[in-house]
Parts: sequence; C-alpha cells; structure tokens
Amino acid sequence: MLTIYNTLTRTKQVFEPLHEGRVGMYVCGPTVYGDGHLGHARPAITFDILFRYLRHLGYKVRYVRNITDVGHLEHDADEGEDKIAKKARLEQLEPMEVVQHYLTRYHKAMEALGVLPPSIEPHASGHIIEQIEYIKKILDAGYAYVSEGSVYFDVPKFNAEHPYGKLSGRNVDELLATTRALDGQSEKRNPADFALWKKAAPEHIMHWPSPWSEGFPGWHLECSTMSEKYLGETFDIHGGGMDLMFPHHECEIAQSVAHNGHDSVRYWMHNNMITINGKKMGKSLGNFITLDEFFNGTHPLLTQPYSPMTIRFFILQAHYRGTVDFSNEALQASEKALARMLEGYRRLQELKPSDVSTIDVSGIREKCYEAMDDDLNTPVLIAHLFDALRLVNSVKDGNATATQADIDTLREIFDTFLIDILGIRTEMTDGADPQAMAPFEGAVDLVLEMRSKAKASKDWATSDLIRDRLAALGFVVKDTKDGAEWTLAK
RNA sequence: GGUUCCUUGGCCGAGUGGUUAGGCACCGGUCUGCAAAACCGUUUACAGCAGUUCGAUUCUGCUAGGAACCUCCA
Repeated sequence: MLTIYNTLTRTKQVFEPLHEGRVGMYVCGPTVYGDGHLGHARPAITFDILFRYLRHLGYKVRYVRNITDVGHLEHDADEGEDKIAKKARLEQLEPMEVVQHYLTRYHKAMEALGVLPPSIEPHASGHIIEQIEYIKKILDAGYAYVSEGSVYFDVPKFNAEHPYGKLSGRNVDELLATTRALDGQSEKRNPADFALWKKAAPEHIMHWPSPWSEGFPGWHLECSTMSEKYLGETFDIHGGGMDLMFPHHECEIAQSVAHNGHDSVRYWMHNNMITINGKKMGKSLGNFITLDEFFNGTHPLLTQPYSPMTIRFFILQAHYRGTVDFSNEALQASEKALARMLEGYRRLQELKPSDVSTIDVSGIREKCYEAMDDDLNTPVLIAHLFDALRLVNSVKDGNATATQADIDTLREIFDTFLIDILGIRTEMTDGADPQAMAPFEGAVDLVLEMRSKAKASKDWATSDLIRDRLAALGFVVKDTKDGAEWTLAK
C-alpha cells in the first residue's frame, strides 16, 4: 500500500486516488530562461520515480509538468519586467527564441537523465486566455481588485475566511502586521497581496491584451489555471521543490479556493534541495553547476565529468525529502556503486541454473515494494538491490547455486525495480545499435581469444601486452573461470 | 527578527525505543601466472548536557553548530 508524505498534513498518508485506477499529478516545471542545473534534476527525477511507480502499480496517470515561459516578475517588482523578456533583450533575441533554445536543452538533459516526458507539458504563454478568465472569476468572487491596470489578490480578505498559510505553516496575520508599515506607497492595498495580472511597462516586450491593461499574468496563476484545465477542479498530487511552498504553492491554494470555493490538491509533495558546501544550489546564489557542465566535467568545482546516470543514481541514493550535499567524493562513490550494479545486472543475464539453490531469494521483492511504498524510499530500495546483487555475484562466481526459478525471480526484480522504476539505463538497454556493434564485439572477442591462446602456452608477455593495450583503448579485461570477459570503461 | 527543519562511523546516506541498512574508502583473506574484478570477513556511529524509561541513536528539555523559507528560485 503506497503511502506518501503530505506536506499539508505533515504526515505520511495512504495514497488513494480520487478516481479509481486513475491519478492526476501536477509538478512545477522549470522557468526556461537559463540552462538546467542539478537543482532542476531533483524534482524531475523525484516525480519521475513517482510517475513510474504509479504506472507500475497499474494506475493510468496523467502527469502535467508546466513550462514557465512568461510571468515571473523580476526581483525589483516595480519595474514589472518579466524574467524572460529581460534575458531576451540582454541577448538580443526574441523571447520565444530564448524559450525555445533553453527548452530544447532542458529536454535533452532530461532525456539523458532518464526522465520520462510528462503526459502534458503546457506552456504558460499558451494559456493567457484561460488565465484571464480565471482572474475574472476571482474578481467576481470578490477576492481581487484592480489597481492602475494591474489585478491583485486580496490576501487579508481571503485570509479572513480561509486560512492563508496552512501549507507552509505561516501565520499571515503576523506577516501582515509586521510588513504593513514598510511599504505604503505600493499600488497594492497590502504588501502580502500578490499580482494576478500585471500592467506591462512600455519597454516590456511580452504582453497581451486584457480587460485591465496590456500586460501579463502574475507568476502564481499559470499553475492554478493549467492544473485545473488538464486535471480538473480537484486532483490527486501536486509536487514541486520545497522552496516553492511559500509563496508559490500557498498562492495557488488561495487562487484555487477563491476560484472554485474549495481546495484542489489532495496530496502536496515537496522535494528537498541540493546543497553545495552546505548551501542551497541555485541561480540566485551563483553557486550552481549546470547539467551540461556535469556531463562534460567543465565546471571548476568538478574534478571529472559525471554521466547522467551517475547523477540520477546519486540523487536516488538519498531520500527525496532530505537535502543532499554535492561533492566530488560523493559523486565518485555513486559512480562506482552504479558501475558495480550495472555489471551485476549484466552478469545476472549470464547466470547458469543449477538443480538446487543455495541462495534465498524469497522476500526480496516484497522488501523492495515495502521500500517504495514507504514514501518512495529509494535509498532503502537500492540497499535491497545491493543485497540481491551479492547473491547474483555469489552464483556467478560459483560460490553459490541457483535454480532457474530463482534466477528468473532475480531477473524480474532487477528489471522491475532497477530498470522500470528507478529508471536506470544499462548499456544493454541503452547503448548503440546492436547490429552495428556486432562486428566490433567480434573483433574484441577475437583478440581475447588470441590472448587466451598465449596464456595457454604461458606466453605472459603477449598476454599482458594484449591486456595493457586494450586497457589503453578503454577496455577492462577480466579473467574469470569461464574465460576472459571485457567491458568498456565508463 | 518570524516560521520550519537538520546534526549518524574517514566520506555519502537509511533507519529504529532493546535486533547487520546500503554505497564508497580502508584493512585481512579466497581466487589469479601477475593484476583487475568478484566473493568472504573485520574495523570506525548515532553533536553535547540533563530528563522520561528496565533500556534511547530513536521520546522530552536545554546548549552548540548548520540549513531552508519569509524576495525570483527546483
């Protein structure tokens, strides 16, 4: 029985979908005005795991992950300039060209990380009309007001009837009282109010007509609007990074309640941050490393490149609700661990059955499900897989035997949990075209055959020469009881 | 300042009121022509202080250190 930690109730709850057999989930996606970094990989991978697991459990899942290509205000809100537009002018590009550029790169990075595409990936800019309609309804309900061409959500009024701050545990009365004196000149009635529609400054290049002004939607609105459009007024799961809890998700709740009269999200899930030297990795702190830099090893903090699968495995070796601290040492540990796991998976395919088993594979599958059911405890799942791996290696090395049935069980466990659910790609499921690889593999096998002949005649010089030369070319040669094996390093 | 959270062995990172997490590294052994790999085994823990308890790393309080959010942020 799947349990997930609901931020709203601060407890683990048994997951029961609103509609039997179907799950609707919405996750806050990236703002595409720059390259993705490790911090973007975390929610993508976390909710990819959830997506995969829900589907494995037999649910029909509609997974919506938005693309923010408009609407986030700049830090200095008075200028009302949209992040995308600012970057566009900086680079002398059309806003949509910037969006397309970074979105393509984002998709490429996600694919490399083994993140499945969501069911729907709606763009904020493609839902301006819906957002305007959404604002109208909030205005009609009396929870917003127009001020100088902009529309603001009336937080104090809303808070008088509904708890604003229940997700993040914030006491808004206090918040309002302490900040009120500081900012009296704003066109907002209260500093806690947030924009639903923002009038565009003359130099602002992304704007749309509306009943209130030529402008653009506020930065919280797209998620409320698009989640409702694609998942309905009430849906199962809403995910995102912990840093979005306040104000973003709090505002979403307020908007939805003002719009529909009730909450829309049943389970709120938040992944924790990735830190670097104990500090959050993020755009604003300038301490982030882009995913491409990880893949290429080009950032000064990196001592080597790390493959996308290493990064995925690294992230999955920690629970999604805990922070995970980046370091070369930790990444290298994950790289080696993953290599051993994949090697074990490969060996598993070659296991030869015996009449009797000296290993006990019972209960492994159940333990794996238990780990996943416990709020997606991937580190524990991985620990179980390593335990199973030990069995595989014992059999492979002839220190234990397994029946065909036990081998099948092990294969099924690895295929289910390592490949399907954790989404780890192996060389076998990944790699190059097998057809094209065949001659190449044959040639290496031939060389190794010659080496084994040299070994048979105790010609160690030739034997070692072949091994060393192959090593220099990037091959790892292993001598086993059944003859030599080879793999490509990395 | 307000709110919330964290502190596990050399490093990363789970978990629990009494029972081996796991990975990486290290050490010893098996195997091997040598090496690598693999396997087996061993060692290094629960920030500090006080309390509750038969018993606390796990609960409570305090202290120290750190983090996130309160402003765009995954």
